[in-house]
Amino acid sequence: MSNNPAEKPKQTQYSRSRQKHEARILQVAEEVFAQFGYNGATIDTIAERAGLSKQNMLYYFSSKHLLYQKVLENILGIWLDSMALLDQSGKDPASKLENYIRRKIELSRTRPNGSKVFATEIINGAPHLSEEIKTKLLSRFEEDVRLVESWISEGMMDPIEPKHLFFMIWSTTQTYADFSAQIEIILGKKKLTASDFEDATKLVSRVILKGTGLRR
Amino acid sequence: MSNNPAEKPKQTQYSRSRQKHEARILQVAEEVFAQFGYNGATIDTIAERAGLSKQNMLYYFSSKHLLYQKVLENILGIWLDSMALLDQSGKDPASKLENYIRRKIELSRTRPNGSKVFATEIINGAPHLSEEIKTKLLSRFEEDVRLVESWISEGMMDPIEPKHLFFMIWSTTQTYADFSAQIEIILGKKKLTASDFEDATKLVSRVILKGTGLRR
DNA sequence: AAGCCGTTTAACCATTTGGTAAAAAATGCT
DNA sequence: AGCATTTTTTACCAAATGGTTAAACGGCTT
Repeated sequence: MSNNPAEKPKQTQYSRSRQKHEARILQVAEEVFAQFGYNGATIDTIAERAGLSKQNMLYYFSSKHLLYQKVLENILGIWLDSMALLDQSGKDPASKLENYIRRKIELSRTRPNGSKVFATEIINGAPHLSEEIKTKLLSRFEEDVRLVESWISEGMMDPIEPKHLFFMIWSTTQTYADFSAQIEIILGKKKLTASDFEDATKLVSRVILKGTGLRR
Repeated sequence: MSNNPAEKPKQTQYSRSRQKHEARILQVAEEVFAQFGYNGATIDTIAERAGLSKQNMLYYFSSKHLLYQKVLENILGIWLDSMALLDQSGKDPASKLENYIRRKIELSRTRPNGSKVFATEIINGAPHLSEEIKTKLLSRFEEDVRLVESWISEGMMDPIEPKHLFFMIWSTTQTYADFSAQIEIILGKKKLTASDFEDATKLVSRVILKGTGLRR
C-alpha cells in the first residue's frame, strides 16, 4: 500500500489534478474577492469562473470563509517575504530602500488582486485577520524599523520617524494596485502598462530617497 | 397656502425633523458602509444604528442603492473642494503644497469613514461612480496638474511627473484613514490621536517637499 | 473484471435580505 | 375640533445565497 517511501505527499494522479483545481480556484477567488469584496463575492460566481459547479467547488473548499482565509494567507505570505527585504541584499541604505520600493511596486503590478483583498480587509477593520498573523507581521516589521533607526543614528539619513516612513512607502506603492481604477482614469488608459509602473518606481524612489536625505 | 415668500424650502416642522433624520441616517450609513462594504452593509443594520425600524428608514431613503449614492456624493463633494485647494491661498509653492497635505490628512482624521467608502468604491473598480462625477473630478484635478507644471517650468521644483506626485500625496494622506486599523496595530494604540496625525503631517510634508526640491 | 476511492452532480433547504402594500398613528393647519 | 398630510408600524414576500445529503460517476489498482 506504499511503494514510494521517499516522497512525502504521495503524488498520485488524483492529488495532481486536485492541486491544479485548488490553484485555479484560489486564483479566481482572489479576483472575485478583489472585485466584489467578501460579502459581494458569491461562491457561485467563483465556481462559475473557475469552470466548476458550486457543489463541486465546495468539495475542494468546504466553505466560503475557508476559501477566503486561504486567499488571505497566500498573499500575506508573499507580503511577509517582501517585507524582510530590507535587511537582505547587502549594499548601502539608499539601494536597499530603493530595492524595497521597487519590489513593492512590482508586487502591485503582478498581484493587484491580492493587494486589493488585503486592502479591503484592513479598511473593514481586519475582521478576518488572526492574532497570530498580526503578531508575525508586526515582529517582522519591527526588524525593519530597527534597521532604519540604526541608519538614522549613524547619521546616514535624516532623523524621521521610521514607522511613518514605512506607512508612506506602503501606501505609495500599494496605491498602484488598490487604486488602479482611479489612476487609469487619470492617465487615460484602460490598463496600466509596464512603463507606467516604471515611472512610478522612479518617482517614488526619487522623492523618498531625496526626501529622507539618502543619496546613492 | 404660503405665507413665507422669502424662504425657499418652506421649513415646516415636518421638514425640519426630516432633515435631522436624513442627516443622522447618512452619517450612520457612512459608518456602516465603511465597516462592511456595500454588500456587507444591510439596511437593517443602518436603520437599527440610526434608531429607526427598517421600513421607516426606507421611508426616508427608498432603497439601499440610493442611500449609498447619497453617501458617496457627500464625500465626493468634500473631496472636490479639498482638491481645488492648490490654487487657493496665495503664498509660495512650498506652503501651498504643505497646506494641501495638511488638509488632506485633516480630512482623513475628521471623515475617515467617508474616505473608506470612497476607497472601497475605487478598489472595486468604481462600479457606482457616474461618468459625470468622474469627469468633474478629472477636470478639477487637471487644474492642479497645470499649476505644478508651471512651478516646474519656472524652476521652482524638481522636474517630476506631476500626476504621480499627486498619486503619492493622495495615498500617503488617505492611508491614515483607510488603513487606520493597520496603523493602530503598529503604533500600539486603540485609536489614532490628534498628535499622531500631527506627526504624520509633519513627516509627509517634510519628505514630499524636500523630495521634490521645494523649500520654504 | 471488480471493487475502491476520489470526484461530480442532483435535489433540497433554511436564512437572510431588499423591498412592497396597506393600515394605524402622529402631527400640523384652518 | 376636524381634516389632511406626514410619519411609523404591521404583515408579507420573492429572490439570492451558503450550505447539506446522498446518489451517481469514473478511473486506477489488483
